[in-house]
Amino acid sequence: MFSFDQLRGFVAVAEELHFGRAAERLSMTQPPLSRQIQKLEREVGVLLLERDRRHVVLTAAGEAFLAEARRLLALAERAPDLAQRISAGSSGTLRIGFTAASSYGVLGRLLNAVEEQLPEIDIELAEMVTREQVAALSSGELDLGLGRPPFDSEVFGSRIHHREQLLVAVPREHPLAARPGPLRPDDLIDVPLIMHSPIKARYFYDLVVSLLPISHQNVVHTVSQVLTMVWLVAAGRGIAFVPASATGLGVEGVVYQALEGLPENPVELHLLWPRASRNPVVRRVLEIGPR
Amino acid sequence: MFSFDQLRGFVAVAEELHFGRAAERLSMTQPPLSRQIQKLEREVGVLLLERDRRHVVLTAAGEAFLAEARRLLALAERAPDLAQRISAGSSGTLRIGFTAASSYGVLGRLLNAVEEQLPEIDIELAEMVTREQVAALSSGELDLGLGRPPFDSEVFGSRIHHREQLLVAVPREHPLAARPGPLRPDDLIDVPLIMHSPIKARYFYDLVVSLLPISHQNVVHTVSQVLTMVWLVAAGRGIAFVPASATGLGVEGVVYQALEGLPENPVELHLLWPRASRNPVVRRVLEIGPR
DNA sequence: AGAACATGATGCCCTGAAGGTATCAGCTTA
DNA sequence: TAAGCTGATACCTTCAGGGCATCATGTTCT
Repeated sequence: MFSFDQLRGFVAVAEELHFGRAAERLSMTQPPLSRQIQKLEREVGVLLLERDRRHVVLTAAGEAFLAEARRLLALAERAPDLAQRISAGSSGTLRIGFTAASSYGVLGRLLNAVEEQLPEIDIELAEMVTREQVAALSSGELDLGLGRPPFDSEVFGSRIHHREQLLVAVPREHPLAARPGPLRPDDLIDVPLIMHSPIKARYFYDLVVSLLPISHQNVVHTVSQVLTMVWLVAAGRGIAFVPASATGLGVEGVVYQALEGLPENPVELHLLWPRASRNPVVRRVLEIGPR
Repeated sequence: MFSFDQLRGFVAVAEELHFGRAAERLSMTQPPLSRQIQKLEREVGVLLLERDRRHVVLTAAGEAFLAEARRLLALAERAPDLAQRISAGSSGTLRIGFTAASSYGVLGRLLNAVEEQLPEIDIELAEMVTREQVAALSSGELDLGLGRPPFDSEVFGSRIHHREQLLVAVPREHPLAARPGPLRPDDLIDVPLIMHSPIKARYFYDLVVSLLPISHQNVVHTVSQVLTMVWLVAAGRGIAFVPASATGLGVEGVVYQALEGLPENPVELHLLWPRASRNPVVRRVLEIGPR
């Protein structure tokens, strides 16, 4: 049977594609690393790395084994932690990622529900955008995420956790800020616009574009985080479309106006988790199903 | 970090709840097993087994760690098997490019053969013209292509996968459409012709020019895809030479006529693959050699 | 009560796995 | 053609881990 050291060696070489650098990263010299890999290949019974005298490249089998090796190492690293927590009297840990906007109200509701139903569970929190959450959920660094589409629904289970209105953030000095009642889409023609990044904030970008007629020549900034948007609005740079929870960000000098002719609560926030999750706490949290 | 041997030792003791028997099961003596467990507990940082001088019992942390240990060992045991299967080509992913015309029947036969012989293989499909296939095969984005010459036979291995007739596509209203039996090349003199692009559809261009006397002043369109050709024929723009599989495209208003004096099945479709392919699945598929 | 037994821990020895240094071998580049 | 990379080998050294003998302590039987 191979050893964890061999796996670590293999992962390092597979990532560096260079024995010397990989050895350095592992704080060892190159020759024993070469032998480690040879031995691993003998144990596994398969050529994992193709080395011509100049380059190193993964074989197809190596590719597959690399994924297994990473899983093994990740599992091995977390196992002691798990045991320690249980020993310390907790019945588990839940690591939750959340988007900045969801931290106002929505996240609190989730935490209260968990706290109440499962008081012995430890909760760790990390603020990150959906894209980072997806990566962290895949690698096992997170158990649960609060984010927005898109994500791969084959890999992640999800449930709509919150719906909210889409509002227009307007600088307090702007004429539109004083207007009573909901604004009409026409009112926004020729107004400078702070828009979402179609790459980093694809959900909002797609949502806004599908709901409203956007003139792209009015876009003065392209931004990926709601908070940044609201700051730019406060600075008078333009108006922006934001979820209702942005009102909780507490930025001065911004007025939030409703819009006419939109669906009721078009902005969705999803609770998402890796379907392959091994953390029993995840299942329990989904069972108690906050709201 | 703990070792697999330590995990195996722990699992054995946890199952036997007796160091002596566990040691026996592991074909070793009891003292080193005791030390193994002690060391494991130091690494994990938690007491896993409660031993009073007479009995051994799992702690809560031990219970949880046991589950992790079992998972780790199971994963570790099947990882080499996985790698071996991929290396042997009986598992893995095959990315196949195919021309639009080949999607009718021919591609299906290939897929069925692979499916039947190598059920564990995932297949990804992408429709593209031969030229794109060649590029994708070179860059490693594809493993296998279904296309037509020309391609560099130094770089690509190939095998004729299908031969078919060359037919004439005629608009339904055209006098030639009503003619019974095969047409003679003379019949086509002075008929408007939709011809293949000598650059993008060089295979067909060369084939047709080599088999039939073409009057280039009759050419009304130059096209690179069979489907486009058939549409233009349906629109009454002229006649076109197409492979028999074009009859499966299901375009209305087109009649397909055979031609006299042609070789039996002059249109060839090749299965092609990069000779330097490192994907073992390719070798396997070529070995089972559909048809 | 005391002897025999059961069972996990400890002390000591020895083998072999694995790391280090020096060097080789084959390809690339100037 | 020489210099430089880079992975593989040879050889030495260390120490982790297994075996044997024994201890310590709790149980059971007479």
